Amino acid sequence: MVADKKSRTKPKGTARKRRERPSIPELILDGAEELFARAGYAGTTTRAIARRARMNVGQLHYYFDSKRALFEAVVARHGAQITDARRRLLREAEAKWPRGNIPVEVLVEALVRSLLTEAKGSSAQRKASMRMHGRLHTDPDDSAAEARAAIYDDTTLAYVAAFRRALPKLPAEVVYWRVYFMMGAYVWTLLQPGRLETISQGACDPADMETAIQEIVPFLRAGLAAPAAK
Amino acid sequence: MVADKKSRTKPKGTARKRRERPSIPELILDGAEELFARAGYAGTTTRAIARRARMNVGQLHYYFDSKRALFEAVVARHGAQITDARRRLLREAEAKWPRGNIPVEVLVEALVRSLLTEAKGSSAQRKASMRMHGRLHTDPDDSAAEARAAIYDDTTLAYVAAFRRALPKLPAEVVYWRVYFMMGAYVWTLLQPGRLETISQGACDPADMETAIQEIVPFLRAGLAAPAAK
DNA sequence: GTCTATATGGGGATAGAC
DNA sequence: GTCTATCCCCATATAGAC
Repeated sequence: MVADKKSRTKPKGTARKRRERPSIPELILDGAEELFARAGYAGTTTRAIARRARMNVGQLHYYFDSKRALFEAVVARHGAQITDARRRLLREAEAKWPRGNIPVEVLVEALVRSLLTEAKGSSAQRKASMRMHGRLHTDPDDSAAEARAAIYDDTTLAYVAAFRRALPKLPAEVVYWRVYFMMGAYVWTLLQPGRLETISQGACDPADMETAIQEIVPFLRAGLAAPAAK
Repeated sequence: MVADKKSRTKPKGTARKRRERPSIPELILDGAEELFARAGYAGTTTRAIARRARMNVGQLHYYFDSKRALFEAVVARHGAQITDARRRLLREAEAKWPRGNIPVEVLVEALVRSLLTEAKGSSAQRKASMRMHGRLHTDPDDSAAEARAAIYDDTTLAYVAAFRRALPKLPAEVVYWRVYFMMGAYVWTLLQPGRLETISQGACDPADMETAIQEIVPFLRAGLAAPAAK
């Protein structure tokens, strides 16, 4: 995030108004997001970010104090949207099924759609944001692990509790394992689009997120609701 | 792999005999494997590898020409074991169910067990090897993508064909998507053990690979065999 | 074969001119 | 606010003493 001392001269922060030309910090965040999405934290250099945003390294450190701070700003910018959507969808589902047993597929779709659906606007930037958040889930760097936990852990635990209520016949441990496997499946969808092309010999389009959601929801629903192993 | 010109003075290559003290190239590979597993290709330095193996950087470049060559050697060392096991298990299954429709759970278990079961010996090194191969599947570096494709793509396609035969009622595209999701789920198991502890608040042990396999096979079987979406 | 010293380049970060 | 030059460190890789 832009340092506080600077927000006096730039009170709007990084919020981008419709049709307005993106501010400089936003341009930096845009470029950084694409590069972090592609190469992860360790594989991305501040110089490359500056080049892509057509800035110089001085500006990067003027608007964001350090590479790490820039990374955190990139993650935070759209991370809140994702968890906000997840919390809202969970609240709505709880209102609609007040007994607590929300259908499993409703929970799955809420989780998946809130993460994958940003591509809808189909602007390249929104795709980069999605891939960045996918990358965040497996990036081995400590910066990534900390940013991820800060943003996602609360909401994740709320969904775990909801899945336990939705699957009352399964032992808690089984639900935990399955929720865990589920995360891997949908994160993977953002990380390795090329693998689907390899598997299908080009017959399936990994960029088609609406189909991805349509396919993954019944897959995960069936896996989550399967009878427990003997 | 050790360069050819050197194999004259060291004809055994890197093969380690039972009870024999590991050779120097093996010690380097061991250390490199652990560090690549933890931090990925870009996040690992040759200096750190040398330090961990109690070598100096000169030795690293003597036995392996470059960081990239060392990485490829690390990947190749146990990668062949995994794909060999997969090919063998597939051949055995095809012999046992000659009509071609192998039960889905047999295919799933073959894929998963060949990747996850290396922990069985429970030596720390075998665990590192597993995590390395998990990391290989999502590492954004080109070195990793190329090494991965070279080792895994053939076998993966053979399993895709087997899954298509095992699920004759499903459209091919649906099978492709589901095989793709499956890969994400089992690779994730190697990459993010900590997430299971978060989800289960410590109730499940991600290091317990036998339980992981027992849980993931019915989960994936049910997902793969679910009726196609309308 | 081993190890130190070093070459060469690139990294993040900053000082200071404009 | 912008941009360049530069600091200082660490990266990979190699030369050459032992």
